[in-house]
Amino acid sequence: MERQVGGRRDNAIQELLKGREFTCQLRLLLSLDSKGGCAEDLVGKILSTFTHTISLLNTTAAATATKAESFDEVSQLGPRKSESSSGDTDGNPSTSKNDRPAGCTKKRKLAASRSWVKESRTLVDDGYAWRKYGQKKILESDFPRHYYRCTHKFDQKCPATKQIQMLQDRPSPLYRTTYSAHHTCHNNTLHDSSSHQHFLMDSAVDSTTSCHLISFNNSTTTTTTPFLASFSGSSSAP
DNA sequence: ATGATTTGACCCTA
DNA sequence: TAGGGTCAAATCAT
Repeated sequence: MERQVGGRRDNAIQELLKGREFTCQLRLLLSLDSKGGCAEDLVGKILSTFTHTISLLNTTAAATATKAESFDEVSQLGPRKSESSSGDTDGNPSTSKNDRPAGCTKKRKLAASRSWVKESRTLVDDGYAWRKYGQKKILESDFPRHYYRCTHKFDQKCPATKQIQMLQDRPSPLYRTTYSAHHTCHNNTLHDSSSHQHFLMDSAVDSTTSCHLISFNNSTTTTTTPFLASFSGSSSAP
């Protein structure tokens, strides 16, 4: 199903590439004729339309592809204003579910817009200490979504959270990790913020070659990071 | 004993 | 009202 859609998209891209090539040739002819810039301008616009459309299609394809990776706001580091309300609930353990501040709903919305996604064939130890706080069967996926927050959420009010979801397990596993908010904590177990940057940089390339990546499968987990270990055993929904 | 994970329930958004 | 995110008690691991 998804493969069919991907195949159609590839065909569309191929057709667009042809169209762009033809338009290039047309522009070359027009420039040789040197008959005014009007037609050439038009061809230029057509070309840019082709290029833009191809780019859009490639972006869409990348979102579901193995090495796909999109960063909405990667450049934004440090604490976020929108997370302030997180401290309302986090810093106040006595706050019950029933009297959550109204602002937390707004926070959820904002946090969602300030997130970035990474997809890879392996689960990544990003150097931070994560604590799992939930797992949910997602409607559109056969695999449950795992929810993690920073271990230092309470002691350092670190707002970072992430969600890990297996998109497929065959022929090879594919995971989508959605990060929300950046770490504001400092005493991370393995790395400092600079190595976190390194991780982000690494994730822009093929994640399977990243030095931070960890071999992962159902039988063996070569990591000491708790969240990876727990994820291995919980990929099957109850 | 302490900290992490599991899991059902609650709550909010669309 | 359904789906998704979070909470928190129960359970597990060290």
